[in-house]
Amino acid sequence: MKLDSEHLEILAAIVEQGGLTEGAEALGKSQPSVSRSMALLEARIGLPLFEPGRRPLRPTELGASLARLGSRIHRANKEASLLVQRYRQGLAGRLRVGGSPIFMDGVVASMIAEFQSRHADVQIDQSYGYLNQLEAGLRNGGLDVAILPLHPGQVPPDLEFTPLLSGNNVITCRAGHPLTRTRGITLNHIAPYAWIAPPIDSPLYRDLQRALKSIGQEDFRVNFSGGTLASIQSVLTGSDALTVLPYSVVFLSRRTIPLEALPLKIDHAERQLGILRVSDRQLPPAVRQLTTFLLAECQRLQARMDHDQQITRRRG
Amino acid sequence: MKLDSEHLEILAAIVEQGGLTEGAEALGKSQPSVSRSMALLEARIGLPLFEPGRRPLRPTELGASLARLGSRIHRANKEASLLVQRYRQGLAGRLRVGGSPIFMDGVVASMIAEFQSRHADVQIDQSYGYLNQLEAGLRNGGLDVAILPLHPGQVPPDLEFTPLLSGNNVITCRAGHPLTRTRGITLNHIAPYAWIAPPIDSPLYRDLQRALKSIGQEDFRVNFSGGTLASIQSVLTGSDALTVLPYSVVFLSRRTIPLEALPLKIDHAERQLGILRVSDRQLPPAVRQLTTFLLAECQRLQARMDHDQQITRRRG
DNA sequence: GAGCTTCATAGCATGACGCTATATTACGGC
DNA sequence: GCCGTAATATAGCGTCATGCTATGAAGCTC
Repeated sequence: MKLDSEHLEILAAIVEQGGLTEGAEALGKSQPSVSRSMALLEARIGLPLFEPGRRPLRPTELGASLARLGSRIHRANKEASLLVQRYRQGLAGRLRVGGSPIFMDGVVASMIAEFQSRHADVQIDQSYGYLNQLEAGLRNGGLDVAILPLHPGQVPPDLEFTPLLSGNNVITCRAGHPLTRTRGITLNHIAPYAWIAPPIDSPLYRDLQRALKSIGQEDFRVNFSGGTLASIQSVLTGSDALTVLPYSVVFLSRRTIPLEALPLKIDHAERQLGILRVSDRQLPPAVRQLTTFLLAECQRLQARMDHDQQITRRRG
Repeated sequence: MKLDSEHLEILAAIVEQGGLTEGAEALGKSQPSVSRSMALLEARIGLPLFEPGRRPLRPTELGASLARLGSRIHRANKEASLLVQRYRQGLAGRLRVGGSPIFMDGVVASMIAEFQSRHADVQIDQSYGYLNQLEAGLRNGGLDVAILPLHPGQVPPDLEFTPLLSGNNVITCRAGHPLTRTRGITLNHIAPYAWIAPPIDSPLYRDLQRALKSIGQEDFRVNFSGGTLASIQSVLTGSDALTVLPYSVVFLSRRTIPLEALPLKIDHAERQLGILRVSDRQLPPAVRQLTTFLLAECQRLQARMDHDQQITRRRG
């Protein structure tokens, strides 16, 4: 025979409060209501839960034992309510973010760190991938959101894209690179240097091709490729090699790594770094929290980058 | 906002069974019923518990977390049902038995030991007292049952008395006592010996007085008094002192302690050892179990005593 | 895409639970 | 031992959750 958990919780309240009336009050119910609940419970188990003829109602041995279990149930139930509440506020839950490697490493990861310091109970599973993989992940539920640079026209109809940052690329080299002291850089100045390339299947690699083609350099020498941002940064700072990176990545990397963006205009796809998600699916609150947070952070970052570029332009 | 524990348990069942239909089956409910319960729960918390558009229903992160809590609730609830069941069968609970010291020590304790070996989860609180105390204990709920020798006419109207054993007393001495070799014992034979007396306020003390008076010995010498059965037994076996004890106590003591009952008829109150309890109060099942058990044990004991006395009589 | 499985919805009956008002019963003080 | 007070139980009524069967809708599998 199954007992009603609610009844056990009520019993626990009565025993803990030392009386039916107080118990009812603690539960926010009327006294007759809990009285009847206890009568029902007693009738079902067929045994007395309270000593008969005692006015501040006192539990029997069985009543006390059941009250302990009721208390356990109450705690679990309360924990459930709390979990829902925290989940609703985006303070709890698991969150699966996928994104293109360079952006994730160079821009998003530090923001996620900041986010997590505020939302300690949100567990974040980060993964890497390009458009196709990320789309698949979003559709099959393996990802909550994807973060990647995308052309507005590229967005599939069942997905929704929220831009975060402009996605313009720049030619990057180490600080103190000979080219940083060169005024009016041309193709001729660049030609001698070797290139660091991202993985061949990455959009960034195609960006690199396109950028170099746009400045007339069809054919280029690659002496390092395939690494993640950390490797690219290391090779970049340890050599005179050049590469193409999103400006935002360079901008943020400069806080800790001596990099420079060359003031050479290159063609770049009209892409924007942004958040891609399934449009009709209701996102977990933690995800909404994160997207809101990233949006705000990126707006600040964009403002700082714009400000910085104005100064650079004025100086340059 | 409070969640329905029942809903959480249902959720747990669904998640554990890997589907709504299986969950419903495991719970012994119809599929539509649990479906609606989950719809209600989802509506209340305002967040999805299951991945949308998945046919073997799969929980979301939140759903899975709540299911874990539901499982905890389920375990506690099941434990409660089990407790009730065992309690109802008299296999669990606490049981407070009070009784007159000599009987409790000499007869009841060993039976209780036997009872407890069969009902391991029954906790027994034993206490000692005479009629007045025991009555009070029964009435104020401090005792479940009392075990004592009582005259049928002495039973108060609100209490109920179930006889267990005849309460006749005998004069007792150590085995090998000079009197045991004496035929046709008279007052003169007994006169020289000192007496061991129970506590002065005990009915047994009055029995002793009465018994001795009935054989003409108004005035007797007490050289030990106030001890419990264990002490009385020790003094008895270590000296030639005499005492008056219920025959049942002597009978059972003989299994381990060398005592003899003198074949001297003495007057004794028409009392019977029995169980006293409040007549209108429903007793915990464990108590009923114990009383039934004691009844059976005492019947067997009575039969053995009767048998033994026939033999003794034939021999004597 | 056919067929099967799985889940959701509809409709109805029953029972539990909420409340207020009121009766009953134990406790404490004199 | 009685009385006032406090604590609990009962009565009566409306609402909502839950049980069921029958049936519709949507995924999954091959």
